Amino acid sequence: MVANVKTRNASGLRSGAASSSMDPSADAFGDISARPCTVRTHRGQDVPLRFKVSEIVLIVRSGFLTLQVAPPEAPRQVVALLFPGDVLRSSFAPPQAESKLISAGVAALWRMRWSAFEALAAEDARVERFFQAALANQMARQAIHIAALGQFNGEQRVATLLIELALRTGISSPAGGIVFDLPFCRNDVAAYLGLNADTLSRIVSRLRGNGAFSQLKRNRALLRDFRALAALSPAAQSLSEIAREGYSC
Amino acid sequence: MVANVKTRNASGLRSGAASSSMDPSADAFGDISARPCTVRTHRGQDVPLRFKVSEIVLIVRSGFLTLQVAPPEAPRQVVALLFPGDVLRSSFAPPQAESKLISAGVAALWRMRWSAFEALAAEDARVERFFQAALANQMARQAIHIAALGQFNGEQRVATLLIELALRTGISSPAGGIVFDLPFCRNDVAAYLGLNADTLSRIVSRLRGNGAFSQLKRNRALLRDFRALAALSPAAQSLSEIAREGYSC
DNA sequence: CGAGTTGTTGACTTGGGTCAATCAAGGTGG
DNA sequence: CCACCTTGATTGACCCAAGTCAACAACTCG
Repeated sequence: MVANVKTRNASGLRSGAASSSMDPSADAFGDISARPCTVRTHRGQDVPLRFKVSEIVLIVRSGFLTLQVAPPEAPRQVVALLFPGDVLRSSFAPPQAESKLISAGVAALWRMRWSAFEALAAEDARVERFFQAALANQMARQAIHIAALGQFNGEQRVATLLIELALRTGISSPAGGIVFDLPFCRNDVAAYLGLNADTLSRIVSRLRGNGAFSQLKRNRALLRDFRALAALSPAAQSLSEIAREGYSC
Repeated sequence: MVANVKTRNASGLRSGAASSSMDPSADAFGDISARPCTVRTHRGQDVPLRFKVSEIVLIVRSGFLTLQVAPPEAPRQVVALLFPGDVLRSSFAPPQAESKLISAGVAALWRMRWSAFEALAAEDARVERFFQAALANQMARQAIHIAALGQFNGEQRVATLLIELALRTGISSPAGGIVFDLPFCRNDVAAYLGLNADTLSRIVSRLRGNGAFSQLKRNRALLRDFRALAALSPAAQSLSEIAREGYSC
């Protein structure tokens, strides 16, 4: 379980120029990768979900984003975390709900009109495959997220997120344990987990006290014992399985 | 808002033999509708998500189903309610999480191997369009569900579900108000809303006390004042909008 | 009619929300 | 380099919505 953390990252899933030729969507797009328009974003930037009234698809190339909705009279909720390789069709965001796609840090996306993407997918089966595989992966993660929001207590939710991040961005440290990024600020994490920011802070402090994990810097964490944390999250098994599957078609 | 409840149902979205020639997926499938295998289910029946090890797609033709996950050591959560016209690819269900698709009452589905469906979609654009439109609709509803679980209190969640059901299955009653089905049992509703069954019962009683709605029989409800209930749910606007869009491509 | 399921209600407990004070971390500009 | 301000994170005190447990009522079905 722990072993494949390193493997996945060595294979180039992390962001950065050096890895772009090896990422899972590159094969699928092959030589037509010139077609989509590349969008580069910085921390906090709002990526428009419409482009001149037409519906679009976005494909995350690097970085992390959050898809948020803010129903009238209710606090905003982060519906999904988007990682490199994830896709988003603009009509996936509910209407009338102040949906926003927000970049958590520096990120790069591909953008295409949905109609153009449909045509592309129709002529190139690899594009279609990539899109469907990404969707299936995201739907499975979404289901786990729903179960976490509906049934897990605060500690279980936090543990679940930490495991997801460790599996996504973690690198086995030479000193033992897994070092991974915390690309989202406290408020975003709270909005994702359906918790109050204060409560989240308390839970994180408690976990740090237990020695379950330790924060190196503001955006960096060290996980000494993956299994101990996994024991706190009922979804650990599922997440490991999904991470292992990756985006293979 | 209330007006279109009747219109949508008159146009044949409800289940039943008489409406099958008018439902939104019929056009898309046209003359190839003989290909998929029809599965008929009764209340409580578990629809297998694999068919002889191969991945499948299911398309709901009539009736209602719930997609549930039960993470180890946590109560089950209903991830999504499936209505006629909805689709489900088996890989949308997370692995290692006891995912089950359960029929809420009598239902009929189409089942195909995913590989066969891919081929079909590649040769017939209407099939592809239908699938993508259904997915977009479901994703938008899923986002609202997540916001409800993360940010709404019990009353708001219940109001949100009642509105969704009224928009889906409601018929304007000659006596005024909207009559609609409650196709799910209390436990399923509680598992969908992330509430305890006891708490749910209390909330429903309170709403009935307020006169917000009244239960005619076990599986039938009357909604006298749609706007009053809509005022209780922050997602009412979004749901109405999604229902209006329907599955048009 | 009885057994089993499903729903309701009351009494009590608790996890997490709210509010407010405090602390730390970046900027920014002089 | 420091003084200042802003934003984000932490922590404590208090409170309430929802969970838990238990008793019971109301259907359903053999």
